[in-house]
Amino acid sequence: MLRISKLTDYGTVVLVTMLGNEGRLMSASELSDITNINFPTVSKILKILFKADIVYSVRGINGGYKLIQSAQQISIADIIDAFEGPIAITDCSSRKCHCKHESHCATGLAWQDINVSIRDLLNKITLADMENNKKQYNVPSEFAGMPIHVENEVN
Amino acid sequence: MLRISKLTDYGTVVLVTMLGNEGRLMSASELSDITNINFPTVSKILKILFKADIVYSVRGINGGYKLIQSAQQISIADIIDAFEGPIAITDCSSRKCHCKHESHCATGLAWQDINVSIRDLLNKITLADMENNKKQYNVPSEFAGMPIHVENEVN
DNA sequence: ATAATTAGGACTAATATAGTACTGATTAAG
DNA sequence: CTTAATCAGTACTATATTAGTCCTAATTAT
Repeated sequence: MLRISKLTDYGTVVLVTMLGNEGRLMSASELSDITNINFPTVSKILKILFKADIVYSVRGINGGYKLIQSAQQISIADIIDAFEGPIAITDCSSRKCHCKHESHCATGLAWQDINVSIRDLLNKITLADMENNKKQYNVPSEFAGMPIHVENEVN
Repeated sequence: MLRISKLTDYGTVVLVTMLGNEGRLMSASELSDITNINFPTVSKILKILFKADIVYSVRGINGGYKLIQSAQQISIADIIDAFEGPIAITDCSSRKCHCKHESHCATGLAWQDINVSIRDLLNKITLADMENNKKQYNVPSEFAGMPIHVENEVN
């Protein structure tokens, strides 16, 4: 279904939460409490974001994570890259493809163009855009702290 | 990696091949020979395209498949729909989502917007565009009939 | 020293995808 | 009216991917 993984989805939730607490160092357990994504998963997400240079970390007691400054303008494409590797909708649409029969692929080059278009689109959308979108819809506060994107009953 | 499945990829290869033989009824085995995608898989692909009303079929000896007229302008979004269901990059970005906590998703609505944008993009690209792209790159004829998109050595 | 925290990696379980196989229906041709 | 080629539909198996968990080591404030 042309979908991103749950981890990426959760990742944006965590990042938007951090953006909403700009400047504060937040621990994995605090972020787990706020988002109701279970702790080990939040922890895994933050490690991935750390390796991708989207957040930095402070160890030890009172440690935690914080967005690095530039990450506040980070694009959705960057986030997807962090969780799922470079966006490439088919094997042959990645720039690094060395498929033996690349020159003969009936559709591979077309997919590459499509891939570039989608990437351009996702590059233009920032984390801040996501946060604005959220606020725009006036989330009822009584739902704060409930599971996110978890209990989808359809498909 | 925001990717489509191999079946969808193969599906476009099969469809572009049929478009290149416009008007002819082509059997699954013939299409398998031309594309070098193995027979059971081509057969599966054609059944899916049949159910999606993209091709029609004639049974019996000398039977086969053919694009239905309107399918020549079919969009990439339609093809992805046929193979992978409606495009929805997260569970909550599908219109039919009944997630209990939808109203509270921090990012769900933003994803919906992104989803719509990607869908608009894919709706504008037709099978004919894919075929044109292919011709533009002047595929060497000595590669005709070799495996497609199969032997990717990276990733 | 201790307790809370992140870093990294390994492992298991669950899910999705790809590929295969089988049975039945249809049709042209001998 | 029998045969062989073909599509229709479904079920199954194998593989790959993803999600989730857990453990050990390193770091740091108190």
